[in-house]
Amino acid sequence: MDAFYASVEQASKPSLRGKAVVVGGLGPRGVVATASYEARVFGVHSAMPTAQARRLAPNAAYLVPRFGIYREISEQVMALLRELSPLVEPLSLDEAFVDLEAVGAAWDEQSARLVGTKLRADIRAVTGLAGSVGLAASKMLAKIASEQAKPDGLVLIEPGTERAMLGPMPVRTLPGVGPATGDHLRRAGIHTVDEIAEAGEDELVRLLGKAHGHALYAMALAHDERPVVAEREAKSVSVEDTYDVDIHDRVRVGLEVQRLADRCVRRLRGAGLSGRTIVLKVRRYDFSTLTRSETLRGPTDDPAVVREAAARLLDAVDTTGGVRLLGVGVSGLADYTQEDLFAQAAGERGERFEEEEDHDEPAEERAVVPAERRWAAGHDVRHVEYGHGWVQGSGLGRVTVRFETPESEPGRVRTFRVDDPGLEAAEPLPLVARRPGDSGAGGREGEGDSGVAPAVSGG
DNA sequence: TCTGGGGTCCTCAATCTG
DNA sequence: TCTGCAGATTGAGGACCC
Repeated sequence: MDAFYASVEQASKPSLRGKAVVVGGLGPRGVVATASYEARVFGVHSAMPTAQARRLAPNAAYLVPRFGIYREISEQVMALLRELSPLVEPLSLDEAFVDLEAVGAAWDEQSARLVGTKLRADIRAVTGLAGSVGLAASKMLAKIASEQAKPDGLVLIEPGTERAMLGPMPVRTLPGVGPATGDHLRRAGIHTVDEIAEAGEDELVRLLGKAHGHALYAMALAHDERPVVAEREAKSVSVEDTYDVDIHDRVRVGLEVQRLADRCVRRLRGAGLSGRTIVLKVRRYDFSTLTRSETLRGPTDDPAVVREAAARLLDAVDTTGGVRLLGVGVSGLADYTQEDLFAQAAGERGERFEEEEDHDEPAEERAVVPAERRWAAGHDVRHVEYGHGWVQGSGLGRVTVRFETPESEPGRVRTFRVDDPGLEAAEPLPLVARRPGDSGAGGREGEGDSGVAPAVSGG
């Protein structure tokens, strides 16, 4: 689903359909998560600093992500994919591989096209959104096909045509070739996939190292035997915050690290996991990033233990000059704890750790919430008199709301005081009205791309 | 103008273990 | 007991992806 978040927002908010929409962090250090196609015309794209996007597209709608509804819609789409085959490998909220061949869901070009076409129709019926489908004999090719299919299309790569198709493409087309590897290859005079194949495996290993060199050479020959793997287990859990302004105060840095450790453990416990290795991440004022880690004797999900390890790691880091980001992570995961016996003792130590929900907003910010955060742009609200709407903007003690729903005409805008008693936060509405008997909530997305691999056999 | 958040995998060097 | 070596583990950093 390319432009997934932006497409959900346009489907949710009739007044934004056909308009430039940018979803991402709206603070001074925010970046764009997704730009609608209308916004891309102005040169806005994901990973761009939001400040730069505002200069390029000052009249676009700037919204904060609503992960709850994205997740709901993602689950609806994944459920449709699982109806095709139990072998579904999600890559993110908006992308997944499906193995059609292993379960006989498709066996030739025609049957694969039929499956893909029906899937796109089903996605539209259930979510109201368009999805793109790439059909090919391997994951790499299905992924490339789905990129070509965007927006709102279906592309099938016929067996036997793969190398001819890949050959003239730029090296960056291949998954795993980012800016650094792309530069590396360019300096070696390698610009296209064909030139990777011509360079030979030994040369690529020399240039890029063993794993990357072998993998890239195989991909250039259109060889990709990686299976579709459903059920991947998480390897690490981490949380991090970038601060609007660098933190210089060492005491404050310490407190932030403790808070992040607590948040990380909350997530860890939420997933029923524990871990052995504690990682502290620090990005300094000059954007240089360092990590420090410590491996414990056994896995833990004890907040006090993680807090203490993170604090020890911080002791070894020079933060003079200020830090812009802090993060705490846990890896070496296990679904059990060796410290269960000590949990009670920890409780008796008077450990204060509430198993609260993992709020997006850090606890202390919820206490004194500025209007811009309490009424985040794009989030849902309900007014006693005017009904359901969404926050268009807030500040200076006022919040501006547009009253409309996915099913309505573009709505009217009204402004209230931020503490208006008639106004409250609301849950997102489904994009597609629920029919009697439906179980899931409705609605979601942009153009979904489902890499469907391998769809075609024999060739 | 600056450059998020949550992950994965790889590489390399140092250290530990048998 | 010392030495040499191989392999595993640990810690740090980098690249990449959505």
